[in-house]
Amino acid sequence: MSDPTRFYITTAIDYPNSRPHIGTAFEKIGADVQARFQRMEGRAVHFLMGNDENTIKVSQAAARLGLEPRPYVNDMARQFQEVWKALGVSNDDFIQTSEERHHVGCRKFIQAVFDAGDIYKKGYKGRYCDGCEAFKTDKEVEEAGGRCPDHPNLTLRWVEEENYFFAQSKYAERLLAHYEANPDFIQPESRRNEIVNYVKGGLHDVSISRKGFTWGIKVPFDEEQTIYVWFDALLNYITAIGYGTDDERFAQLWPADVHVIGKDITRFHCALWPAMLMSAGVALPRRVFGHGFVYRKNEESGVLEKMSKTIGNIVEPMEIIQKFSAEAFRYYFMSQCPFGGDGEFSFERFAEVYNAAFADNLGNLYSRVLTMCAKYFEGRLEGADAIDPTAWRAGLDWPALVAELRAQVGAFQYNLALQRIWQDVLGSVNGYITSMAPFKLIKTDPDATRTVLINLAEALRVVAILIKPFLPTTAETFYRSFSYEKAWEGVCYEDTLSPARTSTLILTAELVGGKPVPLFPKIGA
RNA sequence: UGCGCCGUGGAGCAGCGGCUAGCUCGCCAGGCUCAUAACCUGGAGGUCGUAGGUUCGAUUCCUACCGGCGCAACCA
Repeated sequence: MSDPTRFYITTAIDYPNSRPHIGTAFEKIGADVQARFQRMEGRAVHFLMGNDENTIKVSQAAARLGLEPRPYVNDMARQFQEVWKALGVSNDDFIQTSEERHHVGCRKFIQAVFDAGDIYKKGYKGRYCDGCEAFKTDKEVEEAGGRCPDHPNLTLRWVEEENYFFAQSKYAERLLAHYEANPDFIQPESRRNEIVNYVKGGLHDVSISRKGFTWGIKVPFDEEQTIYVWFDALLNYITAIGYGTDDERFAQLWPADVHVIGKDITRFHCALWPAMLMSAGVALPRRVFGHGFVYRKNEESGVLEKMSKTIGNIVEPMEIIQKFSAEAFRYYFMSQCPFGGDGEFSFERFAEVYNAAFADNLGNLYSRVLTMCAKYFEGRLEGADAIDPTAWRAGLDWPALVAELRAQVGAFQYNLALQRIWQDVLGSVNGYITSMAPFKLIKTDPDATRTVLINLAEALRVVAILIKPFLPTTAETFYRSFSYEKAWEGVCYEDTLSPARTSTLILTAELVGGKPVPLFPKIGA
């Protein structure tokens, strides 16, 4: 049993045959918010990401560039990580499935399943598509006019070979029992129903090896075969943390608290993966969260489209980061797309959201508070510990609100949490400024004005903490603008329940001409 | 075909048995001037896809239908 204060979170590993797009990034950011939040809640988080490299497509992509697979995948891994870093993703590890630790763990695992009697050899013949890396049924081929429906430009090969199969079918009953006993295993709820029905319909055994490939992991009990994609890919979650190479570390971190994955691959994670683990006698992950997809809104027709190379509507994260900012990218997707459901993207909508929530609201609030502190009190708020700076949130049931936010963030309901922070918290602060009118009050009552500004500084501190998992950079900028005593690294949601007590609060932000430089300049005219 | 999801003011979403159906953008009218022409208040705009049913009462539960979408073993 792993330590309850630990939190192990993973994302799907990506095929490095093309660069990541905003949909891939959506998943990583969603996982990152959870990782950051769990760290704030005091857990020792281990956050894993990686690339899925043991596939024929990768060696083909490398060959097109005249490269050997190894330098190709290493370069792609570097590029992927560059993007993740630019987005502020705080993963602790990045596994490439071509790494030694993965190969060793994989071979150990497949051997364990073999020893459990769940792997057998079976002859297979059929038409094989190199694009799909899969056999096609006669029906599929017939309907597509003798070609692969997904790759009509490739010629199907007639393949007759013996492959190894995993006896997934044996585990249907146990899987159903597991879903029953662990209602939270598959999230969100709608995906759960899908999987339960699927497994109830009966499971097939799956082919887990291929003959004649050199790039990939060799089957330990038959060196002529290599392990085939899924059986290999899923194992990254355990090989990365020491399965087969570091038993002590593995025992500490496993089972994973949550696998964050796309809705298209929930089946592999909710049926095949647990069946594999049951066979090998390894504990099951606690939760699988299948997030939705991001669709691209066609700016001319208004129609939502799946992003694809053929349509040519792919948006790369770097494009948005360079044009706007990584923080805006994170905010847009986390606030506009329910993580469990689907979302949409268009540049038009992006600019709209950015201007309203970032420039006009969050950024402007920061500017007006700092400017008044500098202008009226030269950045020194004395006697800050003598008052109770909670007037700014007088209308809110604060403990209840914080409790709700914690629950929402923990449940991946990011859009709801952000909506609430903007509506209730930022709304209250702006309303407080209007009703107290410190810019008028300063003319008659400096002491009362100071109290208002101490309240506002406290409000900014609270906002900084609440947005920390979502907008780490902005949050830190907010927090470091005043001399709050507690170290930024250690702040948590609970710290918003009671005001920070500092005798003299000092404005530490850099000002230009008495004002902060706008954090988020408005987009457009 | 099977399974699943969705259909709420012009756009994007929340609400999921019961106070005058909320929020963001846009629009209109005021207020304010500390602030990134930002902020605050008020207003116009909805038979909550259609037709039945359950109920004292349904946007919220059930059934059918219409429309959109997704998954169905390897497209994040």
